[in-house]
Amino acid sequence: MEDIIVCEKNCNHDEKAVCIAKAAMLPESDIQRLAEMFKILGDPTRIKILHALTGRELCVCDLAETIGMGQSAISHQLRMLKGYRLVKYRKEGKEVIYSLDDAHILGLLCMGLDHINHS
Amino acid sequence: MEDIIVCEKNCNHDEKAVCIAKAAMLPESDIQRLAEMFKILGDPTRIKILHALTGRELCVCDLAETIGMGQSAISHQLRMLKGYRLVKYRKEGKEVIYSLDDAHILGLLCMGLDHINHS
DNA sequence: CTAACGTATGAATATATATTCATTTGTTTG
DNA sequence: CAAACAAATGAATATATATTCATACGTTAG
Repeated sequence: MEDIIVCEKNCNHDEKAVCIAKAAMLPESDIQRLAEMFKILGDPTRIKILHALTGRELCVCDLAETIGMGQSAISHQLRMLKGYRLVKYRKEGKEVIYSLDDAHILGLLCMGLDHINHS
Repeated sequence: MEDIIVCEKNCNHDEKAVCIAKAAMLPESDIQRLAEMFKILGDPTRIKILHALTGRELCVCDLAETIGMGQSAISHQLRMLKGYRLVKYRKEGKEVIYSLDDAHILGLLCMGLDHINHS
């Protein structure tokens, strides 16, 4: 149940529209987290990484080779993906082998694919 | 059916891993469009706009008032959302009234909300 | 122990992005 | 027609972002 926020300032047009819209607003924290999450998916390199890791695990250098980018760039992005718990890793000798941590996010990726293919 | 791409350069480790991963790669154009789409959702202001427009239509200045930002900022973002066919508009006198164009994208928004709430 | 390898990281750079400000356009009203 | 209002726009600014380069760290092999 949300609190009803009342307009402090009257708008020129339909006051109610703004009041209702304001009352329906999501909490700022939700907005921020939502945007943050989509922003992570909003980068080609990160999508490539996540997609490359679906159904298989890969070390950093194989990821770089697969995607066709420098090791450093991949490593930087993995750091970010790790921070958001989208990938996890295990060490094996010198290698660090990454895999998906959050399978849930794949649902979003697939839905996104559906979307771009149906329009 | 996708063509199988064969590694030109042998990697030091498991050659097959890279070959398979490469073969499974999405086309670059799909990647770009996916990232583009998520990037649009990856901004708090745009999420606020899209959310404010769910179930109601609003003119630019009411949107600005609702969201608590300048008219110009909102207008710039609407331009972008319009470009990606996420919002549409109709003119009524001096006002330009925006509404959602692509209901499909709301599914993504909701899924995103689910995601941040279940983790 | 030293060299080689895989990875991580910080700094630097280039680029993209969002917002503000000032101004313009278009419409309505007095 | 002039004034008022809503919206759009371009330029400027501030900020965020991705990538590269150089280097450091940790592990393994010789």
